[in-house]
Amino acid sequence: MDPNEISVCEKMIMKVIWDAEEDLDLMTLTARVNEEFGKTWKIQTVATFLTRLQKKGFIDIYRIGRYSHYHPIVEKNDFKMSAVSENIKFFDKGSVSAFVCGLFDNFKLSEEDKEIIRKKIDDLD
Amino acid sequence: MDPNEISVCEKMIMKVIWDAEEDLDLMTLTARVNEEFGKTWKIQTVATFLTRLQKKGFIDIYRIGRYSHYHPIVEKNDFKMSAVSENIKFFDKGSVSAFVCGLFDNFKLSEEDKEIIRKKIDDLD
DNA sequence: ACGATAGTATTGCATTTGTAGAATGAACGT
DNA sequence: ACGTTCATTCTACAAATGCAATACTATCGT
Repeated sequence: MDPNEISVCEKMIMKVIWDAEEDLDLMTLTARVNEEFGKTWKIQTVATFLTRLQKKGFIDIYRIGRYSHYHPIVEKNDFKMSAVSENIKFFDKGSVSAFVCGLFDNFKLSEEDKEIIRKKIDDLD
Repeated sequence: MDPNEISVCEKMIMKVIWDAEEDLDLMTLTARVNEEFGKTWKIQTVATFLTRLQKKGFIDIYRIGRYSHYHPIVEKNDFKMSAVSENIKFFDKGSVSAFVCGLFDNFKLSEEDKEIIRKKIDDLD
């Protein structure tokens, strides 16, 4: 599953679908996307993206009564890991530690963050 | 500088430009892109991408004798950080530690990697 | 059962992207 | 100085993307 198969707009739709507690209907979904990404998309615009996402195999569309619902097929974490792993390859020749250290040079970590990460490393395996 | 302004192909070109020791000419650049990304692009194809990258402000094109050379304006690290920071927002609500811990759950770290990262955290500030 | 209504899917269109042939322009040999 | 050659830019075109009006379909009230 190649993260490049999905377009910028489609990705925003996916985010809302992934982060929802349950499968949403079109109206709710449109409202949330517009809210979260500061868009003013019409319902039909979002419907177009949803149809395309279905064609690309990212979501399933099913109907309950008069409403359609949109269910993710691709898992958020799988998608994330494909995307990040591509970034690590692209920016740091595939070295996770180089990538992570690079982050630390650019994003200020709080003491709390540091502790969380230290602990995480110790607890691995 | 929005990492979404650049297309997939254009990004490959940028990688080769960024990773080169010096500004390359078109032929060399084409060869390296095709090599690194397993493409079979014609020289004119790459030239199109370069023109677009120039229009978008990612590179500068200058001439020495009969050859054009392509120089990055956007820095690799700036671009990387914009991209990664977008990912962190998108996938982990902006929490660097959550993002990093997520990586550790999915990519196996060698003992060496762990040590490098531990040291890095201790040396911050 | 039937028309009105509400919600979804289809079609349409401008722009961007992916790809390269044709046209242009500059340097080398003579 | 001049034509030839070779690198670059321009033009072209199909496919994908961003956006929405229109068409379609299913439910609700009567």
